[in-house]
Amino acid sequence: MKSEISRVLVKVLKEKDLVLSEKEIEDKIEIPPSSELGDYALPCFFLAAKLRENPVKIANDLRNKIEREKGFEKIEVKGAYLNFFIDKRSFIQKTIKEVLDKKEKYGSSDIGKDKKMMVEHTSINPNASPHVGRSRNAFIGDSLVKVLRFLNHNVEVHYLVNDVSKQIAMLVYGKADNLKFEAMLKKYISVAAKVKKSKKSEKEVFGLLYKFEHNDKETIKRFKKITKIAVDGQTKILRNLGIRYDKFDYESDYITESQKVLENLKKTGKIFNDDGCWVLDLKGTKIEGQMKSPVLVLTRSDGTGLYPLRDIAYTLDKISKTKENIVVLGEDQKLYFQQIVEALKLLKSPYPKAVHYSFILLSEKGKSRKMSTRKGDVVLLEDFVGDAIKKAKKEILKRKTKGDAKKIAIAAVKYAVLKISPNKSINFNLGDALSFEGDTGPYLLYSYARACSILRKSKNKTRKFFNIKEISDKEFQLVKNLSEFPEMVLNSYKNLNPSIIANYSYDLAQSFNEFYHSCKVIGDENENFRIFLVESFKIVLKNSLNLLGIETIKKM
RNA sequence: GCCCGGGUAGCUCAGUCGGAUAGAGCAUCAGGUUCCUAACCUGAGGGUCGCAGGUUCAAAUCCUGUCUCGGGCGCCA
Repeated sequence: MKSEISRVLVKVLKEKDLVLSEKEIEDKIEIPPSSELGDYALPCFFLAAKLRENPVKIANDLRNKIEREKGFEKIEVKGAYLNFFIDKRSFIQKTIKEVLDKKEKYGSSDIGKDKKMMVEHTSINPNASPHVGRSRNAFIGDSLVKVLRFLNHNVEVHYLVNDVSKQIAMLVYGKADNLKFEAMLKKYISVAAKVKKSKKSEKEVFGLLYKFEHNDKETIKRFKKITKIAVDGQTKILRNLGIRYDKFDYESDYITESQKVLENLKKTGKIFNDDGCWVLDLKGTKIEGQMKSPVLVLTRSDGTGLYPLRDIAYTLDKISKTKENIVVLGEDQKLYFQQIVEALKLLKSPYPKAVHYSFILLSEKGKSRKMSTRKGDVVLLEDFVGDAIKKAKKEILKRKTKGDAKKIAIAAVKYAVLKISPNKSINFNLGDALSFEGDTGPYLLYSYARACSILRKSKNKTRKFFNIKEISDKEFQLVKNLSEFPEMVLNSYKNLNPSIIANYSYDLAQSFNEFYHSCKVIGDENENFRIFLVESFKIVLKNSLNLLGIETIKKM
């Protein structure tokens, strides 16, 4: 719609001897704060300098010239604003037709066609049951994958298992091999406490890592066993939430390769040995000024490789398979990731794009604190989802309705995390997070179920064309929201930010609920048109929620 | 100390490339169900957009300084 308006404006401005591109005008067009002012507006201040005229006069001039054009209900001038009221009927016809024609493809596009991509996300330390903080990575990653696929990218989803870590070594040291997944957290906490206190235990832990790296069969077996228990347990919880991966990569598979990486880095001359450690000098890069001394430490003084070295090897491998890579990382890895990027640049390799998100903090009595697996100060994802399911069951029982408690609970959990912009930390408190009213996942599902209910009960089967007699504000607002969806998807893609779609879903559902209350559908003289509108809403909300990894339900 | 993010209503958050009267939810108060699902809707109160300067016709939005919270800054991953 904006482009149509700017086309007209370009034409009219030419008459005033001012040549501007459609893009220039389109960028200036905005949506007025209130629909009473119009549907679109052009502030004319920027034209004042170019035309050396009073902006209010310019606005009036333009209006007089444009009024000859078709497609607008009316055009008004308010101050220096040129306000367009679009022809509602044709706009509604056009929007609804597009939604109903494209259905589950509405909002999609081909911009990713033939583009191969790899997204790595979640990659939780395989040491314990994940806490809700970790879920943010999985939810964001999963949603991004869905957005990319919706835009027709060919995406492969990878999960990196960090099986060569001090964390696992500690569990081996604590003889966790025979434990069940559920018992690992407690064990991890106690070993971590012990290792922190005793230098001797810590040395033994590193000794285990040394053996692992130097191919000690028995040690490797023990590491692998614990890793398997942890990864199986963790991915089971995530699978239960509908999150899946195409491929699991193991850090330990990159030990050999990482030695080659070290050799190649040595050839760059940017590496020096400090007390046994191999260190990459990052002077002269962006890192300078961000660290006390701009370096990246690649090995321990006993020669064993550190994670960055294996990560570089892993990343090079990913890039050799798929050129375009995205990796989802916590905010604590911002600097780290930049270091890796600099190392990759040195090796003349392309590098992935990173999506960073802030932490979920536990909020109690107005104070927030970071979760700590090591200290056991966490809300486990599994427990949280369990609480949400219980709550959903209770609500269903209270209302004596039908509904899938698990789907409602998952919607609540995912939406609560995804609606917040990734760069913002989430202050998490159980009460708010388990709320099912207002700006929540269940509200969205409820709106969807309502729409389904109307469609189920309507006997109107004409469904061929619709005639609009009168258009109410609520109806028009809903159509406007529907028409915004494709733009929102693109926005979310460009910014790699699912919260844009989450917030949009809420706006859309809210519009629908307002419409629902002010406009009767079944039995009304406008039933035919309104059924089309409800059907369109149902399609768009479903498409939108799908991108968040939230499944819709027909009844609740 | 340096670097990167936040700071918007009592609380949790939106706010498009700088635009008109800064918006939601929760909480509080007042209403709405013989009618398609009240997990809903309508209304009210509640704001120095952290603070101070600057740029601009116009600043929550851009610039500078400052306070504050989160993250990071050499052998964790």
